[in-house]
Amino acid sequence: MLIMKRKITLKQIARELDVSISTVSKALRNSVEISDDTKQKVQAFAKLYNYRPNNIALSLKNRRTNTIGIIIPEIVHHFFSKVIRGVELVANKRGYNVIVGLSNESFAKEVINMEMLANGSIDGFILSMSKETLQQQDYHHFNETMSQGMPIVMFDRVVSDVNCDKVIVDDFNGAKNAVKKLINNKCKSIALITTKDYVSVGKLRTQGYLEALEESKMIPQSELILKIDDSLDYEVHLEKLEAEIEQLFKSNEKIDGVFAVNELYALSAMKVARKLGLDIPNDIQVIGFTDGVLSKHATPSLTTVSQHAQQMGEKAADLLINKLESENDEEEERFQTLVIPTELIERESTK
Amino acid sequence: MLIMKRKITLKQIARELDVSISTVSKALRNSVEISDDTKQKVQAFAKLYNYRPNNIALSLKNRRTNTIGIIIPEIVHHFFSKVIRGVELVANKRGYNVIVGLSNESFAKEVINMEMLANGSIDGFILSMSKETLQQQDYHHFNETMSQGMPIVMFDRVVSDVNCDKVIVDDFNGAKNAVKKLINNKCKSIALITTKDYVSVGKLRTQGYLEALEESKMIPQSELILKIDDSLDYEVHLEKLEAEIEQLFKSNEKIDGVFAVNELYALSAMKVARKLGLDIPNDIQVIGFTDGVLSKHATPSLTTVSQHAQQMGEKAADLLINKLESENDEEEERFQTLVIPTELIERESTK
DNA sequence: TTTTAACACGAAAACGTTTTCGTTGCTCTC
DNA sequence: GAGAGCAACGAAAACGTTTTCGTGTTAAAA
Repeated sequence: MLIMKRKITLKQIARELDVSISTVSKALRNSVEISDDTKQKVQAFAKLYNYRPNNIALSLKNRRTNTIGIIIPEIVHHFFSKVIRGVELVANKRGYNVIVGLSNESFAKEVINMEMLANGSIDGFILSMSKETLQQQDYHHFNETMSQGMPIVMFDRVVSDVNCDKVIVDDFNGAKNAVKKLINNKCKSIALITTKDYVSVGKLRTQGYLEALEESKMIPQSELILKIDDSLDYEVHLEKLEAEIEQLFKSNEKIDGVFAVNELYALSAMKVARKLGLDIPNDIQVIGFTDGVLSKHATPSLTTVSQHAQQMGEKAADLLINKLESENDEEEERFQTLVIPTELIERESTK
Repeated sequence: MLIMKRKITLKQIARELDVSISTVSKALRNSVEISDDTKQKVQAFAKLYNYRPNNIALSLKNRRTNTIGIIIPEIVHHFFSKVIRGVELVANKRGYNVIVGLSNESFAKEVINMEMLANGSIDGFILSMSKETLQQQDYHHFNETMSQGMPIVMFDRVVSDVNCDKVIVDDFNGAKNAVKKLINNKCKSIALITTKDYVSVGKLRTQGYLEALEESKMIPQSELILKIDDSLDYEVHLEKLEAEIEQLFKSNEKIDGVFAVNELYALSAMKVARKLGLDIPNDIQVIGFTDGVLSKHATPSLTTVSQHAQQMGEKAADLLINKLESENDEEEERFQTLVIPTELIERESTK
């Protein structure tokens, strides 16, 4: 059985060494006010008992916790977990901790989570909005939090109605370049598999698709655009997804290229294509979005648009911490939007 | 430009209403000591200014933060992120926050992270050890933390040298049942693709493999066992991995079954098999470990051993919080090990 | 009228720090 | 030998709570 020794405090050291608390505190911080003798004595004692200042007490005194809160819709997700990794990396490097809240795509949980953390637990937020929040367009919790002096950095799923720092992917150009790649590869009939429009990123990617077609004087055809209702969890409705795609392929046999706004749609498209006896990439070429583990390990491996999720997390964390540590108020008032360029990662699903 | 209204405190309410701080505090908690008049006045004012008690001050006073720390080797990982989800779920339900630290498989970072959090920031740990820690077998940071009265719950990667609560997967029986499944499916020559032995879970799964063979009077053959050195990041050494598997297959053409201790090994095995012209599952059947996104969406989809990661996280969180909130010291001293049963999820890679 | 009890509230300590501002003794200077 | 100056330390406030223990006022009981 181990001996229980509770964490030692300044007060206990002071009592033990028969000096005041102030003296101990100063001695440990190597203050010139304290004689070398006393310093040595105190520091030796502190080391012996492995003294560490209590973070909570420090937070209360300094009115800053050196902790940042990150709120995301889902953590079992390649993109979001990579963002967290980026945040944690620079947060740790700069002396901050990271506290995680999951909204699970629910507006109510997002609000609860933020209120729980905003009462002193953290110094600022990094967050990506839930789908429900995007649909309801209710942003009062963001504005209230900010009006109490707590900075917010939003990433990926952002909205222009909220005035704060943002880190976003260049969804429009990412999509556009992907589709242009298909066009350059001689695709004549390119399908789009996307989400309903309320998800901001889905909308932008759709626009990129359209723009690419237009620039190449190709006429967008509505029957080539499949809009999936992703309010239902597509992980469990795989068959439904595949059925819709199969329908798309069957009623448009000339399709020789597919751009999908996420990995799963792209993989499903490949699966359906194979089922219909189409060869990838010879009969049909496929490009997805998000460089996740699926794209890499699929057969054939999937050409995709990488979002540099980790870099997004890093930038967001730097933005937030810079704001937290900026002296001048001017800096604190100016909001910026960082756009992370995408990168087309070519693999086997395209020529 | 939004108006900045800093968070209001008891002191400010007291001053504004010309009563004492104690009165305000009691009024808000509906104490019988306070007259109905005063209560109403105070509560109305507090509501108007959206008063919320400061968490840090509460933590300092109560000497508990209602926050639990979770330290894992990696977050961009299906298993670990699912565990986090489980932890967050019950933590939130029971009024706790979750603060995440990443060791990145490094001993040093694990220690740093724990020391950073152990100084008052959290009430207890949930963690899975880094590979480096497992290799070095240096567990002093765990024991020191616990000797200071901070409980630890370990999951998945545990070690008997540390005496604490644990939540583990039944790796042995999971592996054994998987291999028995292959045997029942008429496999005569079953290969094992595993890791080096210092990773506890890899070792147990290997033992399960051996046990299953023995029970069926089959003789383990060392040339059918491939031990991968996963100290190098296999995500970037895919070709090396595949080359080793190809070598295994080529020098043992009779192999008609493969059990791999993780998803990636299993997928690589399938890829190599296809390359060699083998049909899955007719020529060769494959079973993996960990029910990740790869298993589900691979073609053919992979039969695999599910670890119920989210459930592990939930159990770990309940275990920890129960300990934190237990009154009697007896409960606090008894350590238990929860074994989560595995489940064989049958898909297309087996008959 | 005096004692008691109930009522409504305030003062202060405590949690563990840091920091400002004294307050002692000294030694040195003239 | 008186004042100045310095070295070394301590008291106390502050961060924002909760809670214990007074304390004063008023109404009821003796």
